[in-house]
Formats: sequence, C-alpha cells, structure tokens
Amino acid sequence: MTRRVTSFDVAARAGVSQSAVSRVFSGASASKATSDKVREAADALGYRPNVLARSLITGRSRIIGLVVAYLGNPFYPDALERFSRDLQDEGYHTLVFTVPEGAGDTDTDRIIQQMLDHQVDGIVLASVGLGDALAARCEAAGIPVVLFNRGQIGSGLAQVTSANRLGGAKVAEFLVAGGHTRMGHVAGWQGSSTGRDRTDGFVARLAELGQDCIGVEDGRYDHVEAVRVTDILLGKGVDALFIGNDHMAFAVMDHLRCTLGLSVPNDVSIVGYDDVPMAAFAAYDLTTVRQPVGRMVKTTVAALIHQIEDKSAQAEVTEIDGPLILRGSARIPEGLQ
Amino acid sequence: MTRRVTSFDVAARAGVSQSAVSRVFSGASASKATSDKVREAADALGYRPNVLARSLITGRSRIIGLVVAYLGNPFYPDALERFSRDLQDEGYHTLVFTVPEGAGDTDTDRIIQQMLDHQVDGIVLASVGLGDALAARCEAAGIPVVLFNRGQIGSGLAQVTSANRLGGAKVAEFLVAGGHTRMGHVAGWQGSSTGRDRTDGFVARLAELGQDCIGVEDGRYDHVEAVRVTDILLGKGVDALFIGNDHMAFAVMDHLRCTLGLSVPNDVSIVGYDDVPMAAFAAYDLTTVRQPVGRMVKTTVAALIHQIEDKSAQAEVTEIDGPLILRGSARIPEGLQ
DNA sequence: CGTGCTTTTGCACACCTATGCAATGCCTCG
DNA sequence: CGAGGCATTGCATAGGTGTGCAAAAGCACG
Repeated sequence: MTRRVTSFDVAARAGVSQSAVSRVFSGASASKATSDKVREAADALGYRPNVLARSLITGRSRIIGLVVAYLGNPFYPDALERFSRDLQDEGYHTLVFTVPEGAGDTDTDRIIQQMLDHQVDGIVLASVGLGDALAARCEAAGIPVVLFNRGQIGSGLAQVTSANRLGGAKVAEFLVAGGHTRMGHVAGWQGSSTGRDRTDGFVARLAELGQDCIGVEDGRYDHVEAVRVTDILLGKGVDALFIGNDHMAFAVMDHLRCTLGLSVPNDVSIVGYDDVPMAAFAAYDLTTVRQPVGRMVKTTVAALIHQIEDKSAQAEVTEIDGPLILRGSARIPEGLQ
Repeated sequence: MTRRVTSFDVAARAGVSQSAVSRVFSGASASKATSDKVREAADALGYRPNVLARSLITGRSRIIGLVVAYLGNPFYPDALERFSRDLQDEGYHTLVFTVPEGAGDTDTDRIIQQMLDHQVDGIVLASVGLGDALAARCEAAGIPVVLFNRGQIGSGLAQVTSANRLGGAKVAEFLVAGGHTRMGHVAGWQGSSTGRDRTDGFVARLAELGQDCIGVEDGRYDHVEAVRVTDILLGKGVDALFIGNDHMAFAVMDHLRCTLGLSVPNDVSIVGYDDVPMAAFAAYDLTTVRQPVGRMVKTTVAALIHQIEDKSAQAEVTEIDGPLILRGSARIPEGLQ
C-alpha cells in the first residue's frame, strides 16, 4: 500500500506551487496554462483531492445526515432512495442512521450528536422527532435541520409534509359520497403530527357533512395493533374504514378477507394513506391518498440546501397536496366512475 | 455561531498539554489524575473530538460505503436497516449510495471513486457488480470490499450469499414431492450469479429426479417482465412455477389470480425466493426459500471488519443456508403437512 | 539515597488542503 | 515608454488531531 499522492506531488510534477494545484481543483481562478499543466500532472499521478482535509479547513463536509425510523413501511425506502439520488445530484452524500423501533429522545439525541461529530452540513429527520435540547444544539452549531413527513409545532424547524388534514378531509368526503354511514378510523400514531392531522381532518370534515365517526382507534402504525383495533371497530358495526397509512391497511385487508372471510369493499370499504407502490398491486388494489414522495423529497432537499447556503434563511414549513387515488378497495360514488 | 472548542482549549483549562487530551480521548495510556482533569474540563466546555481531523491523521474514517441497487424489492430495505444498525453497533457509520436502475459499470465506478475520496474504511456492494479496474483500485488503496447477495467469480473479492444452488434444489425436490410434473421457472436475472445459481440448482436437481423443466424464462427481477414471461410459460401448460425472487412472485400471483382468474395453488403452485416480510402476508401466503438476512448481514459486517483490522486477511466466500418456508401458495406434499 | 525500570507527559511534527497577503507578471491606455 | 490596474502565483499559515521521541516522573529494590 503506497502513500497517497498529494497536491504537493502534483505541484512538483507540474512545476507549480501547491496552492496552484489547490486552486485548480477548487475552481478558483487560474490561468489556462497552469490549469492544463496541473490537470495533466494530476491525471498522470492519479491524484484526487483529499476530501477530509478539504472539509477540515472549509468546515463543509458535503455530507447530509439522514435519520430514518423504520424501513418496514415501503414509503420510506422509496423516500430514502430518492434522497440519496437527489442529494448525489447536488453533490452531497448521505450518511444514514436508523433509530431503533421504540427509541426515545435519548437515542435520537445520541445519533444527532454523532452527526455533529461528522460535521454534516445538514440533517433530514424522516418521521423522527427531535428533543428541544438537540434542536438548540443544531441551531448553535449552525446546522440546518428539516423534518420530513413529520411536523413539530413551535420547534422552529423547517418541515415538509403532505397536506394531511386536507387528505383526511378528502377521504371523509369520498366515503360520504359513497353512501357510507358508519365510518370508523384506524388512526396513525397519535403521538405524531402526521397521524393526528389526518385524523383531525377526517373527523372534522365528517362532522361538517353531518356524519359521525363511529370510532377512532390508534393503530400506532403497527400491523398487529391495527388488526387488534379493527376488531373493536368491527364490533361497532362499521361499513367503512379510513386507515392511517397503507402499511396498516394491508394488514387490515388481510385480516378482513383471509381471517374473517369478509369482502372488501362489499362488506367494508377500506381507504389508506400514502399510495406506496404496493397499493397498486392487484391483490390489494387499495384506494388511498397519495403522498407525492418525489415532490416531497425534492422540496426537502431544496429547503435544506437553501438553508445551508444562506444560514439566515427562514425555516420553511411546507405542505404538499396529494390526490385521492381511486381503486377497488372502497365503494366508488356514482358519477365518479 | 461560536468557534468550535478544540483539544487545546480543554488542555488549557485542565492544565495539561494538548497531547494529554488527545490521549485521553483516543484511549491511549494516561494516569487517572490527568484523565479525570481532562474529562472534567471537556464536559465543562462541551468538547467533542473533531472526527475529520482524527480521520485525516489516522487514515481511518470509521465510515463504510454501502452501494445498493434498488430498494423496490423489500429485501434490500430490510438488509439496509440491519447494516446500518450492525455497523453502528461496531462504531461505524454508513454512507449510502444508490446506483441508478440500468446503470453500467461506469456509474458504479464513479460511485466507488467518490467513496475512495471519502476514505471509507470498507465497502459493501449489495447486488452490484464491480469492474475489474475498480476492484484493483480498491485493492491498491487497501480498502476491503464485500459483495452482498452477489457473487463474482475470479474477482478475488469477499462475498456473502445464501446457498442459492441448494435453495433452487430444495424447490425442485419440494415440487416433485408435491406431485407436480410440468414445472416452469421464471428466473432471476441471468446476468447475476444469484439468479444463475438458483436456476442451475433447480434445473439440475429436477434432472436428477428424472423430471424436465418445461421452460425457463429470464424475469430480470422485474415486475412487468416477470408477468410477460409467465404468460409464455402458461402457454406451455405449467402446473408449478419457481420464481427467482418474491418480488416477482407477487406480481405473478396477482396476474394469475386477478387478471387470469386462476387459483393458486389449485391451478398453479408458486414458490418464491427470499422470504421477505410481505411473503407472510395473508394475501400472498407465499411458499418461499428464506434468505436469512440477519445472518447474511452479520456475516458481511464481520467479514468486512475482519479485513479492515487485518489487511492481510483472506477474502472469504460464504454461503448461508436457508430453509424452505411452507405456506399456502404451493401444494404441500402429503406427509409434510 | 542511588540505580534501573516503567509509566506518564510534553514537544514538535505530520496529515493535506484552502486562503489571505504580498509579490510578480501582464496588459492597456495615456 | 511609463504608470496604473488586474489577473495570477507563491509563501506561509490555519484547521484540529494523533503519535514518535525524549525528558521527566514515579516506583521498587538493594
């Protein structure tokens, strides 16, 4: 294993100073002549600038920390893939951290600490909250943070979500239009803004339309829990279920059809939230509110980079609207067909 | 934004030299007395060692590069999550790169180059090949590479896969025992060792059992393609299909049941490969060969760290056996029930 | 108390690049 | 031809840590 080739080596070979080499590779001004000489020498020696040294001195690592909770819900792998790609396109790289399932703020804080250690230029928190202490710490370190698919009011952090309240409302309108009268709701985790907003939007719009929600149960974004509370709602005689995300909806549909022998949508209409790729699979054919992942990710990346380049920038709060995708898991109102 | 607190600041406050601080934090020998003084001062000032500077001088970044092809197949998010967690446990971090769908060696090479720039301590390539030139370059740079779920004979690279040939053979035995006589195979991409090995094992074992494989078609790990070639095989009158991975199997099952109105397993038995979490969903209830992700990941991490710590270590080639998981998508031989 | 040994500590330098500053070269215009 | 302006270049230093080396300190023992 031979020693790395440094900018000095290149400089020596090209007959210029080390600073000249540095300038050529960092895009600063340099005459055509030296630029050519340097590049030629660099190619000959196989020189590549040392990113670590560069980061050390500039204080910018061109690395983004991405914290993601759990990838079992296919919404997140999709987002992760797009983050990685979009950031690569912007010349950034992605340092991924997973926070264990039932992790508290302590774990998250430890992870953020490690990110600070690595001098990441920015942080994306996907479906993860952030303790106030850490938020303050990032602020102090001048590291931008954007929450993805999770809000945190009063935190002063930038955030990108879909229009969750509106989405919930759309489902309410759709089910009422479909002639349903006994709606139930397997909610997304009520500890998350996302879950609460969808629930609020759904229940509020139902009320406006003069309908009652027979029952709301927290499914906690969990397969087993979702099935458990579905049984409770079935006991109340629901004829339609709005489910807090697609991932739970799949479990519920399996339970209804395969365990209980019920028909979807004839016995019960099911509407989900997310429109993960699997929702389009024929086995589920799930009617659901689309979260436009692509646009959400692009917006998040843009917001982050904006903050990185202009530290004084305001923390933006963005909601992105997504359509209700009509498929076969819920009765479709006449005239919409 | 205040200046970072450095080891000099801590040293000054603790009344020792900077080297003492360095030694305390890098675990080298230091007396109890100074160690205490240093830690106290560090806590008071909120000091954290600068990872970049440390990496610059030690040449070890404690970062692992993970290249992953596409996360649409749920096998990979699962693996990714485990990699991240296991590496975190070992004190490493994960820099994720995604290589675009139809990317050639050029793209992969560019990505690896970026990893080298970041001085990663090791590289995991999940379902991604590696050009010979780059392999040589990693070798030269002394950076260990492990292939995950992909073999590359003659590359001299370490690799971890499941026992794909054996797995294919197990499926052959199972289908024959189930009384099937007209077996077809929607193969995994024949450009990958994984796909070829499964196919070879399946076909060879069938032959040993005196059975013929009616047809083999390359599904290229792609939903659409898998469905297309399924139709071809159906035209030949198959009564059982071994499908190169679960992801394709889902698409095929949807096609058979929802589009063609066939019954699985009554009309056609379906067996997949991977045992992704979704395979256990009641809607599919897929009989499949399990790839023990957990053990595969742990083995990969262990092999990588082993090579990092002992550069002269041999590149190990590991195959991990996984059981055939019996579910409802394929006729179960009598006596096995 | 002196000697030999081990542990601890400080000094100085290395790691590799970016950048402020001053000097040099070049070009233009009067 | 000379002066002034601008682009370019080299020098030297900073960025924060780890580590070899030698000096110092601690320790045990005769």
